[in-house]
Amino acid sequence: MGGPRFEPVRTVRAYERIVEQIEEAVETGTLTPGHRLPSERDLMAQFSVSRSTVREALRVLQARGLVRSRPGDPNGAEVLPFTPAALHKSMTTLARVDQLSLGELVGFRMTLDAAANLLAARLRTEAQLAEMDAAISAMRAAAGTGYDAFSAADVAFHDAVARASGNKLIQICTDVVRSIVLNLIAEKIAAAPDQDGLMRQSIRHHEEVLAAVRAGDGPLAARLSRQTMYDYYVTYVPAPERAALRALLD
Amino acid sequence: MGGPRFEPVRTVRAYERIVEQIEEAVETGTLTPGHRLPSERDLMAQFSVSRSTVREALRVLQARGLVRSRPGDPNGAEVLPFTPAALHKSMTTLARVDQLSLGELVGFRMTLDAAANLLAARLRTEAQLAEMDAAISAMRAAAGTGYDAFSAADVAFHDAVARASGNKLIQICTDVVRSIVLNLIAEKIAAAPDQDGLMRQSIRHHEEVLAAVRAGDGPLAARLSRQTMYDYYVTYVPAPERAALRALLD
DNA sequence: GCTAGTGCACTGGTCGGACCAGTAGGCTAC
DNA sequence: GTAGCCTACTGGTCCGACCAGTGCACTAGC
Repeated sequence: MGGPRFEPVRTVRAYERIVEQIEEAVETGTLTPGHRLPSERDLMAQFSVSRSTVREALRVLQARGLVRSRPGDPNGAEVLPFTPAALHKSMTTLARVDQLSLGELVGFRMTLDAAANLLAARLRTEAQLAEMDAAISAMRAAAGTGYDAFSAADVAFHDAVARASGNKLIQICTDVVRSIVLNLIAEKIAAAPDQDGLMRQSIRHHEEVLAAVRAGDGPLAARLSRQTMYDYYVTYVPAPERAALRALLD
Repeated sequence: MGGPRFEPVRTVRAYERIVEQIEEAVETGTLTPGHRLPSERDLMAQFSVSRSTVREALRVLQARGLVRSRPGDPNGAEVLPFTPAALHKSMTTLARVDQLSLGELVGFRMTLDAAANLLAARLRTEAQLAEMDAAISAMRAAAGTGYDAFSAADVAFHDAVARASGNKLIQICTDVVRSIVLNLIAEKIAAAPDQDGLMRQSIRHHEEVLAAVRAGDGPLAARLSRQTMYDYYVTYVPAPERAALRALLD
């Protein structure tokens, strides 16, 4: 034994090195949203690689939602503000490939939405309460005109609560999962009987949740929000999965 | 008015069309993990595009974690089983560029971990209880030998609980966020005074949680798990953020 | 006979050059 | 002064080439 200890080497593709460097610059703030990257032809000079390699790196960065390029733009690729688009994409893939069930998705939302309400009840500002109020008013106004407007107002309410929770991670994850759930069952909801009744019930539930948030009663708000979501989605969840959702209710 | 209603057109890059087609095949199960894609030169013939275009598409698919290619492989790119790697990547990016605070991350974990315990208390099998038991034993055995082994056993416990919850989304998200949190504060934990005491306390807490899960008392298990995580991380969380974490405890 | 070694045919990674459609901004002609 | 064109770029796509790595069939040696 003895002798120098060698470490296994990992061959690193050229485009990966480029991705790493630009990613690093974005994450450390050297490159901020709005900044433009040099043109591909400049980048190939700076990195001493061919344009193909530069482009593969840009494709990866684009897939991760960090930059965007537009043909003909005299400036180079644009550094984007972070959006959960990439998160959304990978979670959607997860849902499809890994066969996430509606029950799992709804259970996840119930959990995070309840936490958001719990936190919002303590941290909400008056302005945020006004936003929630406005969202419920919009729900009321939209109840007659159709499901789309109603759903949009509903989303606005939950988003206001999530923002008031002060936890961006909760906000983004609820947003992502909500859109996946809505995509999954949009047509089922549209075909549901007694839509008016469902909407009226949903509005009443939201009012109760808001009252609890306004009163600062976090645990109550959390419990009510879980119940609201359960009632709203349970009919679309296969029976065997409902037990797990009910377990979340207490 | 009148006349045909035209829709705005979106120019779609060639490589995006390829990505869509292959992605579709993977998500619908036409291509399952282990399957090999045709070689790049075959793909350029099938899609009637150049190899550069094929390669850009493959780069995107690879960035999304759907395929992997290896130089020299006589078969083409390999379709991968879904891993949360892409999810992990985008969430890490989110944490860095959006400046997610440790408090937000810990709060998120407390919420999901508690939900996992709540569900696991009802749904756990004997085998899963045995796994949790083994993990705690490993924690006990590792308590003297160092932080790394202890942390690994701790992770194993939480993962066993998450799996027992029957909610893959919770499982994956807790896993991703946990690794981000551990990366953030690994050095701080290693430098903490009285590590032995912290480990012993942590083991005791985990035993209590497991007892509640075994007894089927979900709410108790949830409450204890929240408290355990709070106690374990609170010293690393800046004081202003602690109030939000405490709000999650009740 | 079987095994160990050697080519070969293929792979993906990279390069360089080329063309096209699009864009922005300066320039020209009115 | 303004409307329109022109030009110099951009990114998207294509082509052809070379290289280093891989797996497999084939061959030389036991």
